[in-house]
Amino acid sequence: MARPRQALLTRERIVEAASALIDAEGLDALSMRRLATELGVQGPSLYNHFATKAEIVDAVAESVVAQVDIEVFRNGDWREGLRLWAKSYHAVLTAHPNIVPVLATGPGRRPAGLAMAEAVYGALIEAGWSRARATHIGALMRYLITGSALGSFALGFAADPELYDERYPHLHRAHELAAHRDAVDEGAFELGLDLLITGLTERYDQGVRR
Amino acid sequence: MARPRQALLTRERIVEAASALIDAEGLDALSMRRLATELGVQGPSLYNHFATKAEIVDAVAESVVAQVDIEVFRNGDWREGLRLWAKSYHAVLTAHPNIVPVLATGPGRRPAGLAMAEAVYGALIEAGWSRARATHIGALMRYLITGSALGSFALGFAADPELYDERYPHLHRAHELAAHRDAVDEGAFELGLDLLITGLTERYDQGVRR
DNA sequence: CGCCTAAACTAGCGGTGTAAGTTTTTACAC
DNA sequence: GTGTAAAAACTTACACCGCTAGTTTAGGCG
Repeated sequence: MARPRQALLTRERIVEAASALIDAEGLDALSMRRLATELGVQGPSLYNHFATKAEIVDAVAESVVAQVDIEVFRNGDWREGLRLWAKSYHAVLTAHPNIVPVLATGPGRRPAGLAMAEAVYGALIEAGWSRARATHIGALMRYLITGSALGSFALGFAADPELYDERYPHLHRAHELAAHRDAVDEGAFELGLDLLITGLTERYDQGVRR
Repeated sequence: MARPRQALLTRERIVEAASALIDAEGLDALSMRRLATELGVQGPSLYNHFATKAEIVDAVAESVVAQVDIEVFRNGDWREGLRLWAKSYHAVLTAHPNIVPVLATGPGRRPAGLAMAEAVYGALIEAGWSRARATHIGALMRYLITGSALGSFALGFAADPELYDERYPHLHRAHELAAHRDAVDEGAFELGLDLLITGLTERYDQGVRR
């Protein structure tokens, strides 16, 4: 087949297929040939639309980050803005867990990441936080959000109870974690969000803004 | 060459070389052939000592996590224990940033990770925190530590100032981040640690331990 | 001494990202 | 209308990847 009358591929279609493949089978399942097959095409044809595989993965990451709601900073209350943004970000990441390792690196290299940083940083600056503190707070929130999305804590424990009994007395019920995985992860995230925002509010109200 | 008079490889030597290679050139640089070359040997020889590449990477991860100081919980004060443990963990991860993505997944599958979880969880339980809360706190600390180690926030911004000026007014000085990268990341981590432990202390002192 | 295992080797399979060159279609300038 | 250039598919191929299989030889043990 030479050039078809109607182009078989578009950047959009490629990103959609890649995103679906990553969601369904993980990052490792994404190969150029596999992705091309999924699109009814030969592997190297993808290079007519993207220069490298990394560019495709980047575009997927971009499309995911773009789903985070940054309009929440509009109403002016920085604490409510932070909380709602964090929840939106968290929700997006838990909806697409397999792409999180990519998002965790280089937040300021993609447009959507820049727009997000701009929104968060801007809201904090306008609230009166110092430039340095605003940067810290933005980074800190990101640590919590990506950290929680990245490695589910509870998931990391084996389901075999025999393993724990002897050497790790306090963990003898740790195997139950797997069952309550979501609850544990959500609980920890909520706790962290509460502690951070409450703590920041206290400092803020006391006039300590740098 | 057949079997040599003195074995050329040991599991220990392999792990050391792999660790050094990962530290120096990143996870992607670690291939079986490359690692073997580094050890003066042909690629497949490594399979006499490890069944898969994943086992080697796991062993490297284990050796890194084992460096975290968990004796800090000995003195009995849970807050001081948490703080010192977090700092030790953080220091270890920043010393070996390239292995962090591996550590972030499956904390409870390797012995050193289990021992660490046991120490943290045990200290919190003995302090009087409920089982659920102890789990949350442990997970939360891990989010902060691995989140901060994983994606350096500041690193993610391009060094080219031209890029920001127009569309992201608040970020027009963001390119300076690269220069203060370490300071920003350290500041954010310290802030997070302070806020979390202060917040937990308040709840604890008020008797809210679940 | 003879046997078994350990620890190196070589050869090779199927898969990866990607470069190069080919073919045909479409769009556009003259 | 025709010639030309770009676009979008193709095939082929390269170097590398993790890993398997089979071979060779040294060391330790009965």
